[in-house]
Amino acid sequence: MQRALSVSRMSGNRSTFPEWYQAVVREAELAETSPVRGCMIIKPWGYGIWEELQRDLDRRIKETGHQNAYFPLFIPLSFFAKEAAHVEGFAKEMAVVTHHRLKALGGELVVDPDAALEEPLVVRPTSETIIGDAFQRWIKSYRDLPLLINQWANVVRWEMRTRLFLRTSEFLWQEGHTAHADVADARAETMRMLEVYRDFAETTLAMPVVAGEKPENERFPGAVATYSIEAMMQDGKALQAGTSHYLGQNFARAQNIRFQDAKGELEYCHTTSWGVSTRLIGGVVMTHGDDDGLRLPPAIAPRQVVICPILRDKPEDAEVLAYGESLAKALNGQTAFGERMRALLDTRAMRSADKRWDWVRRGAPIIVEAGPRDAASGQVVFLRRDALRDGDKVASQAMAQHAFIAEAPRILADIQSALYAEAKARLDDNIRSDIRSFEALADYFGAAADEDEGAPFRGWVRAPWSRPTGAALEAVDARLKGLKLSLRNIPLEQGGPGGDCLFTGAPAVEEVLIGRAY
RNA sequence: CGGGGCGUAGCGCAGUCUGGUAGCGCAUCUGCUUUGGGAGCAGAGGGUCGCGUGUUCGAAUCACGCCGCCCCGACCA
Repeated sequence: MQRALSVSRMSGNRSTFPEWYQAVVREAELAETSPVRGCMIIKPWGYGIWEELQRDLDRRIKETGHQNAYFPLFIPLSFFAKEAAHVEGFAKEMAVVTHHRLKALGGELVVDPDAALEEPLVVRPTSETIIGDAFQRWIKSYRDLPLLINQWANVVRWEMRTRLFLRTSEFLWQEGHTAHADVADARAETMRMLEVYRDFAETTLAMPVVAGEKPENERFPGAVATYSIEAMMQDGKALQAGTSHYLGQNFARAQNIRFQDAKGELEYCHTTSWGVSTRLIGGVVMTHGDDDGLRLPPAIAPRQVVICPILRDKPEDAEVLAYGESLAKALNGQTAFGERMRALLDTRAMRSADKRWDWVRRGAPIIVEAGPRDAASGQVVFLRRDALRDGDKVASQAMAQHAFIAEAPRILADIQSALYAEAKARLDDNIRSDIRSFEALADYFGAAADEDEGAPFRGWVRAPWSRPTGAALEAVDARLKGLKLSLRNIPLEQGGPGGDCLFTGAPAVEEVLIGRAY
C-alpha cells in the first residue's frame, strides 16, 4: 500500500500546489504556525536545515572579507524619518513598541498608560538605519574603508498575508551592510555578493537561479540599484531568493556617513546592503519536494545518511545495533562537501518501515536499512531519496559495507548534482523567449488559460524591452498586474538584441524576465 | 483591508440543510500474532464540535457578533 502525503502536487488541480507545500512543511516537520499571528515555530529538523545553510553561507561571507556583528532589535522611530523613500517603503509594515510596562487592572494585565516611551521604538524590519548610525561614528577616514559588516538576526515586518517560510511576520536572515569610498568599489561589492548568493543557491541549495537587476519599480526602498536571484518553483512561479543593493549615497547623506579622503576633503560614503532569509527553506521545498515529501540537497541535510536498524525483539537485535553503530561511526569519519559527514543511527522504538518513511518525508538523502542478514554478511542496503521509486517499488540498492563507507561521499555528491540537474532542466525548459507581443503574452498567461483544466505548465517569459522608466514603467507594471505578472529581473547574462520592446514597441535595449511570483 | 471558501481528536474528513447529548480512516497506547520492506487481529485512550451571546425543554446543527486558517486581490524577502 502506498501512503504518501495527503496531498499530491501532481494532481490536476492547480490549487493544490499551496496545499501540497503546506503538507510537506508539516509532514517533514520543518515548522508550524504559532499562537502569534503570522509567526512560525521552526522545528528541530527545519532549524537544522537553517543551521547548515547558515554555516555554509557564513563561511562565504567571511571569505569575502566581512565580519559579523550584532545591532539592536529596537530602532528609534526617528532613525527612519531620515531617508524618505526608505520610510515610505517600510512605514506600513512596522511593529512599534510604545510602552515599557504593564499593570494589573481589575485582575487583568493591561498596558500601563503612564509608561509611554518618549520616543517609540520600531522592531527592526531591516537595519540600514541603526547600522548607518554606527557607521557614521565608526568612519572617519578613507583608511576606515571599506567597512564590511554582516549581521545574522531576526526581523519583523507586519505582513498582511503570511505563509510558512515564504512570508512570515518574523523571519531569520542575514543582512550585510558595507560602506565604501567610491561608486566603483560599492558597485563591485554589490555584484560580488550577488554572485556569492548565486553560487550558494546553485551549489549548496542545488537551486538554479537567474541573477539580474530589478527594474526601477521593484527596487529596495532607498536603493539606487537592486539586484536579485530568482528561482523557479515547481508551479512555475518565481521566488526572489536573495537581493543585493547599491544604496548610492542616499543613506550616507541621510545619516551623515562621511570620511576624509587622501586630500583631506569630506566625502559621503557609498553603501550597500544584501540579504537572504529563511525563505530559502521554502524555496528548497518548492524546488526539490515530491509526492513523498521533502528531498534535501545533501549539502544542507542535517543528517545525510540515516541508518534504520530492523529490530525484531530478538537476540540478534544487539548485533544489528552494533552493526549500525559501527557503520554510523565509520561514516561520520568520512568527509563530504568539505566537512565531516553527518550520519545518524535512528534507535527510536518504532517499526523500521515507519522509520524509513519518516525519513523519506523529511528528505534524508540516503536511508540505510540494516537488518540481521546485513550485519552477518557485512552488506549495506540503502535508498537514495532523489530516486526513491522504481515504478511502484522502492528502489533499494546493496553494497558491501567497506565499499559503501568509501563511496558514500561520492553518492551524496551525486545526489546533490542530480537534484540540481533536475531543477536546472525545469528552469531552462520553461523560460520562453519566443513571445514577441503583449497579446501573445496575455494569451500565454491570460485568464482564459487559467480556466483551462489541463493548462500546460507556465514558467517565465524572457522578452525584449526598452527599459521604460517613471510613469511609462508604471503603466507597464499595471498591464502586467492584470495578468498577475511582474517583471522579475533583467538577467545579467543577456542574449541577442532581440527586436522591439514588448510593451512600448520602441527598439529594445535588453531582455527582461516576466513571470508570476511569490 | 476587500471578494470567496473553511474551522468537528495529532492528520484527513463525515455529521449541519431537516436541533435529540459525536463518528469514520490514518496516527497514538495495550495485548497477541507477524517480521527485509508504509503488517494482521482484538481492545483502549484522546474532542469545552474555533470563541461568545442569543433562541430552545434540548444547539456541532438555528440567529447574531467576534477570532483564526486557506485561496484570490492590494503589499512584500
